[in-house]
Amino acid sequence: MASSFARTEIDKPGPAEGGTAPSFSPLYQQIKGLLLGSLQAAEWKPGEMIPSEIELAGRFKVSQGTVRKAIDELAQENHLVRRQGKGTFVATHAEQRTQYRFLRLMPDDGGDGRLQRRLLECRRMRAPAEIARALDLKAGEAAVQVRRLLLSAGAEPVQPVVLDEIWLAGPLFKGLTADKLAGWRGPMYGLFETEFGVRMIRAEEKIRAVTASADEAALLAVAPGSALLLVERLSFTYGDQPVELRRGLYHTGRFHYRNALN
Amino acid sequence: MASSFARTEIDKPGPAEGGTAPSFSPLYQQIKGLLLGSLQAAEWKPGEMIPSEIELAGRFKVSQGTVRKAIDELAQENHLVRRQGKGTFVATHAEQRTQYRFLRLMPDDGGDGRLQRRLLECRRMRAPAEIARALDLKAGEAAVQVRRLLLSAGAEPVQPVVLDEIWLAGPLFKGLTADKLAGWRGPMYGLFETEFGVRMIRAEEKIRAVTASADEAALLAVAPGSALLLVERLSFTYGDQPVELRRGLYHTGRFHYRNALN
DNA sequence: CAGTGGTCTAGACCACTAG
DNA sequence: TAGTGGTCTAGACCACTGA
Repeated sequence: MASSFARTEIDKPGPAEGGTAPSFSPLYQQIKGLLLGSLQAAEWKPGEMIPSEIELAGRFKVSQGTVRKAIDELAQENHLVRRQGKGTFVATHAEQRTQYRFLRLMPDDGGDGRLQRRLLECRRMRAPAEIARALDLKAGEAAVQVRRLLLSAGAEPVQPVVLDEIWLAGPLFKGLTADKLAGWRGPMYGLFETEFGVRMIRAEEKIRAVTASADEAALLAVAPGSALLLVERLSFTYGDQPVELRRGLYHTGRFHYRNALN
Repeated sequence: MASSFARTEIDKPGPAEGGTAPSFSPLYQQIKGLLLGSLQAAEWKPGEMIPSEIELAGRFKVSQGTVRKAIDELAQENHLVRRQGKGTFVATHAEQRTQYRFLRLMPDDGGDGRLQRRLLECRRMRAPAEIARALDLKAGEAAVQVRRLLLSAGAEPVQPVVLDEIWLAGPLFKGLTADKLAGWRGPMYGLFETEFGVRMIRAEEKIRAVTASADEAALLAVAPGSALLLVERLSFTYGDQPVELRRGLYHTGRFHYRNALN
């Protein structure tokens, strides 16, 4: 089948109407878009296997190589996970070795850096203006506030490391209670996935240095006025929809925030 | 040409000798290794065009698609830059729009965030033990210490934002002087490339929060005891050889460190 | 063993750049 | 118009998994 023919089978936009619009989208990008649509529509759920490359190629009337390139990019972007000999699976936060998908905190020594959680608070309220703006909520809509501590659980004396204040878009997290949170084993993002059908896709962090207030110092067992890392994370689900705003205060005495630049 | 035949043309290791060694390396990975070797040996210099895919395919006796996959990965890792219709080029820090390749500092408002430099010091000395360890220097080898300020050059009043202390592996940077540094326009990594043939490939950063000492506070025009971001960056050239250790103190009053998580 | 993803090939055609 | 990278195909074979 000629490629130009195959393209007309799927191509949506047609020729450019004016201006400097791109007016050209490779087939594999269109396939990628369709697959993303199926993921967003939860046609295949996190952890499930998607159809084989050959079947998808037949479904879309393209060659296996084209489907392959689309899947390659989706795997690169952590939407899918390829497993040779088994199949391609929807990525999930639930069955993951790394407890904290987005947490870049590492112990200064080479320790394992495991952390234990202590839930401080979980309540539902009208979203404050600033939170509503960040999470694209309408005026008066609800938000869920979670506050918690992460404590080092290595060999050393257990001590607080992170004080998190988490804001979740209320409409998506109906029925989230302190009990549900406290009873959940595994990553919090796993709970969001399986209980609320909200999968975190990507996040942006803004990092600043601040001094600890009296309250914060007490919770983190440091002196008031100590320097802390303030990590503000905005997490997005499909369609670049912001669903979580997290403000973490990191005590970087025995830990540091690690980042790789390429 | 059968793939199994083509492979024997290049394959180095041969069958496994024992243990659980991988004992299999795809052709395109081997090609990638060869290309990386040529880059490290400066067979093609930063900014130059490398041979076309077709020519490389002929040289290595593989198909264009195989070369393509190797180049794809090298482009992804920022070793090469593809330009449709023109060719594939060795990546360079010299001719770059982004002045600071690895600097993640962004203005809180949407400003342009341009920074101006003020060189404080540049001297050559025996590497302190800690620096020697980080840069893999032998005892007694030299290091170059550079100290400088970065100041916001936007609309606001010009004010210090970053205090950098940079340590460079002495043997690689013979002849680096304050004059050369001060007279250079463009990214510092561009100078390293063109004058010393050292190209930074990747870096690792460790971020902590600290309080400003009296000296640091004076230079950054903040109150002593203010919270600052301490960003410790270790940069590597080819072969994972560490060549630069940089300690930056960031004043995050009007700026923040931005990070994207995928 | 069948089914999956992973590699490789050979060739066609398209999009972009520059002389 | 020639040369480059970018897309797409069709088919072969390899490596891995699990029944």
